[in-house]
Amino acid sequence: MPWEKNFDIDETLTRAMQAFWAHGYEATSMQDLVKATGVNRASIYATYGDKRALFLTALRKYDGDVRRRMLAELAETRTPSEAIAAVFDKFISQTSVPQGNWGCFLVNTALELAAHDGEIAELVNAAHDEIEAFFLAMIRKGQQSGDFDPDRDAKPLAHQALASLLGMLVMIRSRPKEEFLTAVRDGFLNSLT
Amino acid sequence: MPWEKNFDIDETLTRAMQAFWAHGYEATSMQDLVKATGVNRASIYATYGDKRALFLTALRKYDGDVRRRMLAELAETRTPSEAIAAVFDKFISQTSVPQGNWGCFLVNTALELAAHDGEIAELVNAAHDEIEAFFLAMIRKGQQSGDFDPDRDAKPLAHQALASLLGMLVMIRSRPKEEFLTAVRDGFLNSLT
DNA sequence: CCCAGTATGGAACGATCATTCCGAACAATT
DNA sequence: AATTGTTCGGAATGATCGTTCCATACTGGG
Repeated sequence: MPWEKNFDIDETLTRAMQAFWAHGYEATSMQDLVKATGVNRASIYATYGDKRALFLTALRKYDGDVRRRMLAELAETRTPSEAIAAVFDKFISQTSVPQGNWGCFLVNTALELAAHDGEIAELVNAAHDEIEAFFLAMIRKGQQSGDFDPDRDAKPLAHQALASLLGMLVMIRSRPKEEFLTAVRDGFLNSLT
Repeated sequence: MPWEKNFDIDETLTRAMQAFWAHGYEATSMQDLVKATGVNRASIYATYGDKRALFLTALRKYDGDVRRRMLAELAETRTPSEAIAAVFDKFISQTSVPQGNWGCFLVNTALELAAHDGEIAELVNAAHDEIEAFFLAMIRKGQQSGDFDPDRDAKPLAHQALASLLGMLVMIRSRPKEEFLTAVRDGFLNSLT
């Protein structure tokens, strides 16, 4: 009957996501979100619910739009070695962008909230499982094609791949220097051959 | 001239440290700290300064008492292989203690604050450098003694050791299951031989 | 053109935040 | 026993927190 929202629901969610991504849940106030999105308080509440609901929606959007899309894309268009390197590089390339060096939203959230919030822990763990499954698939593919040493057990290598990625994402937030980050990436890739 | 504080300054700092360690900076209120330490607000301010100063003091205490002590102890009393494994195990063994599974205070802080606080980033980075130096020393020692493959370049291995540890510490906060954590530890140790 | 009905902007809510202030409690020195 | 200097408990501060309410602005259907 009357009138649509005069802001873009998805674009606003993206901006809220970026605010949470950069500063975390506790350090991002509703006032910050109003400023970051340009949308009024009441409209945010009416559209997304309370702060925690908005955060969860933003986290799910990241999981779906950023993480899932990245893996799907890389699984198709690259060789195994390139695909694995590209996962690391997606985050390393953030480093050169002054306003976008926030690491991984899921990892930031894992440390801030997962220990005390079961629902968030589930989401984070499911994402980590899929990332590890991606690494496992790529490692096996590379072993079959002869790019990687086929005598190694792929499963523990996939575990290590995930741990190396998560470790690099910790470093990104405290010391976003390319040399440190690429060293982690190359260190793991070399261990595959 | 008259009268000493009737609470133990260091023990109180320990309790504040544990509160920050478990819940992070933003999620720990001064009220929480009063409850956790049993010391009055005014006394906390008079003794340690404001919240940020208390946090920094607690973080420095962790760095000195927990991290530094652990590395010094392990460097003396173990073989290289055992020493490296023991660093991982120190954190893995937290998992079975219901009230102590907080991961590493420095890593938790790295993700919450280091990206927006240079002073904290410096402290975190210095600690990471010393951990990596420990791994490097242990790897070289093990290569000389024949425990590890001496043909590998020790430096990137030390990088990977640190990344693996940090990655495991991310997992500890979202999925503190021993099987996942030991897999990371063993995965790295196997890559040394 | 008017009414129905939702979105908007901004004020207002109570709760909690970090921080400060103040009088009472206290031990050591005179 | 009186004085001194510090600590302690708790109330009080102003700011900010998340959340809600309400009058106003506005558009689509009658």
